[in-house]
Amino acid sequence: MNLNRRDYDDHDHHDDDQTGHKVVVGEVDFFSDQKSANRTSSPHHSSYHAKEEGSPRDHHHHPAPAAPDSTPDLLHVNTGLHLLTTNTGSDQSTVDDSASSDVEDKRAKNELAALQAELERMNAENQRLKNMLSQVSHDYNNLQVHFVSLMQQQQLKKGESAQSHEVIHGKGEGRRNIVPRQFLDMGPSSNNDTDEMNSQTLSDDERTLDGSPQNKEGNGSYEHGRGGSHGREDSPEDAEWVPNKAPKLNLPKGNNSPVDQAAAEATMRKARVSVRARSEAPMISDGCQWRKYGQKMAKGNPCPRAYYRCTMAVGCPVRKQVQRCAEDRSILITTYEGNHNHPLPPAAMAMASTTAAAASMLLSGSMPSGDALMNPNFLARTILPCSSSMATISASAPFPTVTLDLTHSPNPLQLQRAPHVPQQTAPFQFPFPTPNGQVPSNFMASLPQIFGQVLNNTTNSNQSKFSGLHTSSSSACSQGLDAAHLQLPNQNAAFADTLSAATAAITSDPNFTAALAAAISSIIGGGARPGENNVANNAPVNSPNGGGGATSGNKVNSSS
DNA sequence: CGAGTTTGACCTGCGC
DNA sequence: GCGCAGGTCAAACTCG
Repeated sequence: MNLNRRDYDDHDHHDDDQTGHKVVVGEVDFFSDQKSANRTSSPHHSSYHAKEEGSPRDHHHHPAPAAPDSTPDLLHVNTGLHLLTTNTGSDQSTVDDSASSDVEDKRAKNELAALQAELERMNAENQRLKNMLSQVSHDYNNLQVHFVSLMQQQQLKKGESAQSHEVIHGKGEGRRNIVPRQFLDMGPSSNNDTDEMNSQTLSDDERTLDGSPQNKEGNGSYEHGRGGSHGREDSPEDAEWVPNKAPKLNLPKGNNSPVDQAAAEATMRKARVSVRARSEAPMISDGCQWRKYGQKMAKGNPCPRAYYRCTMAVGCPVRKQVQRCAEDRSILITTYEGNHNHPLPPAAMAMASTTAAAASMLLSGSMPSGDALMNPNFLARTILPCSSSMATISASAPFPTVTLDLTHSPNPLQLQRAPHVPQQTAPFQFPFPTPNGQVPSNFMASLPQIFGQVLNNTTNSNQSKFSGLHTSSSSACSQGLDAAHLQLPNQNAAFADTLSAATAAITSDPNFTAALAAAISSIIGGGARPGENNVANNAPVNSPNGGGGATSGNKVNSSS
């Protein structure tokens, strides 16, 4: 008997030790599985015991079958335990018939009961977290929609009264209104494109809401007139993607909203979300399908830059650039532009949402003046709320860019290697262990939430910052979701404050980080594990891998 | 054979 | 005006 117990304990310890970092992960998966799959899997059990020691035993005695039963609720759990004890008893009978076993049994029962209770509590807590997170994300999405509509209304109002004003602040006005919509819109395009796009008759609202125009790419007119900026502008697609023109913010016509808006739109289209992450893989999985359409050597970086466009729908304006960091080639820099004009799979939706949210942040950060975005000096460098090191906004670049730096050292739960922390320590880091050291497609999925939180909190700077996130078991989630507070645009100060608060909250509470990671992970769909998103990335980028050599540098090599 | 990639050429914007 | 750099195109090529 004693031997048995000892074995258990030892075993438990081993489990704990061995699983160490993965504990949380296991926990996450475990619960997510519970929710979605009715807890059909048991393997994750052991992980749950970073804190709980009961399960291991459970696990030990009832490998697979018992696990499912034990998780659902108290009753089930107890049942499992009973079974366990019963089994133990049977074991005893086979090993030892002494009466002392009764005492042992009782003790074991009590112990198990206690552990079970704890397990239940954890379950409940986890469930609450999950619910809260799902609610938050849901509310966030609603907010996005609401925000869009508000912006539209606002624009309509301003459009009427601010014409003259726009002569002076034209760029800003139009931009301000459009931007958000532009990026927040992620719904499927209606394909109404029609060349009216070109004409301002098509309001920005329509344009954005309808989705980006279906370009005639299908007809091979990617570029109606190659080279001609006209062609590009005219083409629907170009309405979404106006490459070289973006920097030109000075619209010739002070004339009107339409034009200004168009310009603004184009400008905002240029807003980018850049993700820096360590990855040996040629390209991170983001749930979308991409087709490589070009590669170039960029100055100052021996690694070629690959250009991809989204191929999930004809005419989708979304593009991305993939390049390895010159300083550290283990870092993959993926830059996204534009928003999808088609439905997206959950995984892809995550990235799209992130882009939208990030873009929104860009907008909000630039707000005091509509021209802020245009003025590199003004918005030279704004720190985002998420984390001083995780995300930054930079307008000094040709295009306003939000950079998410996921390359920081791992938190305690994370197994990534070599920290290499570019600038500072990261208070909030990618919390999930990555299978192959690859960048977590599921992290992509979590980004929207993160941004969402940031945005939400930004709108409620006066309230307990980050309380929504921090008070996991409270109903705090509802705070900050009031549509009435949707004045995203503004307060850099608020952003900064929120940043500090968030940082503090997260850094000061490792458990929270773990919990958040778990919750996010579960939300992500418990499944976004490797391969799930891969549907998307058929096209590995060979070159960006660092082999600067093998590739072409058009300009570089060509002497044309 | 079709889809995707490679890569030289081309276009545009910008700085000098 | 010229050269540079970023971005894109599309013919040629590769692969399943």
